[in-house]
Amino acid sequence: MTVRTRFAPSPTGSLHIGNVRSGLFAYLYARHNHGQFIVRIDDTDRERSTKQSLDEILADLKWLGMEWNEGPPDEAYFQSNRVERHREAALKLLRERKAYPCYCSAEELDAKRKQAERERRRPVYDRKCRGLDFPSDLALPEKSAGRNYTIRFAMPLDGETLVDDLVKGRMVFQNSELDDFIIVRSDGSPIYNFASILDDVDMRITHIVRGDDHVSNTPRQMQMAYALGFTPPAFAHLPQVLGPDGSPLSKRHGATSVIAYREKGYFPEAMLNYLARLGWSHGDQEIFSRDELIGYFGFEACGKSAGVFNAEKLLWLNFHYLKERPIPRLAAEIKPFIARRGWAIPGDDAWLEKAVATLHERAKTLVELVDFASFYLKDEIEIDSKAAAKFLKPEIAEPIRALAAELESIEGEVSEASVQAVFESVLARFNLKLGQLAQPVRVALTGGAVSPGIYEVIAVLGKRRTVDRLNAAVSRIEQPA
RNA sequence: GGUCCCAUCGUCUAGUGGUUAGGACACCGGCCUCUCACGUCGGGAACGCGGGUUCGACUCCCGCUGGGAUCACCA
Repeated sequence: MTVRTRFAPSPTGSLHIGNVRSGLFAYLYARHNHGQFIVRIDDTDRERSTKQSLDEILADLKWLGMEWNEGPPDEAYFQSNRVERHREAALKLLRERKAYPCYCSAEELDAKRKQAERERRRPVYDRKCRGLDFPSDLALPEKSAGRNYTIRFAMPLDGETLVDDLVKGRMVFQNSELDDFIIVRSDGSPIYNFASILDDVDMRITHIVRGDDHVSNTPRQMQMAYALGFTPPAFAHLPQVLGPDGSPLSKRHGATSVIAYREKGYFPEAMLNYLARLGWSHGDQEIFSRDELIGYFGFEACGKSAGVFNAEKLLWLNFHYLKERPIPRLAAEIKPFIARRGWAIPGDDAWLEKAVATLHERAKTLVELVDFASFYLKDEIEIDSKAAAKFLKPEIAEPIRALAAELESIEGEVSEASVQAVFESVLARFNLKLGQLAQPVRVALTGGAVSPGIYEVIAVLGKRRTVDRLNAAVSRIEQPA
């Protein structure tokens, strides 16, 4: 049997780190077994579902390379288009008396629930309407037709439901603990729990991979599958992803969506690698390509306990992939990030590559790379006042002037070697150590006390811009603003 | 509260009855050095507690404690 897994996001917001990890594991499991990965859009909540978040989620999945075999834009994979099928299945259950109408009002149920809580009893439905007789041709609810009742699933009253979870192992639930939950609302719309398992069996999903916040739904869904005459799929419930404080990851923990990291200049390789290692391992290996992930993945190597999202490790991984990136590729990838700042690139591709080459072991993300490259890209550099106070002192004005003059006299464009020669000459003339001249020059050229090697910086900046900035620094020293 | 799940360094984890309990991120220190990084070398850091089982428990069993999930006409 071919493995078929699915990822079923709700388009009600950005794709979340914890969510997408479940999707990733489903994807990896399918690919590992040469099976199929299906994306289904669970958009039954019409109020909160938006086209925008749908597009964003799909873009995130594509960015991560989690390509799907079946799914959007095919309309059949939108849950909202399957309402008739859900209602048909509910009607079948009703006809077979495996489901029944419930006439209790929402207010009544609410009151009972509150009272149960007050009395510290289990807040479950008391099955008040279960014994009621109802006509064998009873129709499904429909408010406009005045059929203002809900349909409840008639859960087996005894026996137990076994869940042999691929991650958690065997879990046993007493059916008596399961309640007769609603499957069709009084407005006629199906409830998620019902629609979801129906869609899964209809789509011939073999393994449901999802977060373990769904475990308690599992025995109910299995019972529904049985009632409908299906064999339920296998289940793999992955532990939750937590924030640094140990509570479930949420917006208040800062960046928790895929798109946030995409915009911060992270690579999909890093995100994939990080997500996979959160709750799954393969010995001591830390770095995995997508193919390795697919080759090694299995639920037996998944942990059972919740994991804390560690943004620093993600950053480190991103740094790793950034260092590995070929320079031309990095240079191409950084362009949109530069454009987003509204900056022009003062040179051709070869020049950009030279600039990027000096930075690629310092920046951890593409956004950081642009930050670091700002003094290459813009001429209006801002001189850090502390750095200026420390290094741009009167006694260094003369050596800088000399350096500028010697650079100016070089025929054609400067190179790292020619710059070094000039430095050595000036150093000897003024009896200075390299650090004594390099730091002031660094401040003059970059605005700060930290940058790539000073010869590299000058070689990238070029003779004209270097000399101009050196002269500007000399003026600044001699006539402080 | 009922039900279910979980428990190795701060974090992600390896471990499957006998190990100096390993790796990675982070942290600290040395080296390299024109600054900062990179790199490199080194360091500190964990088996929640209590009972069993066993010649021997991080590993198996029980209890406790502590965390978490879930109990909607949400998904």
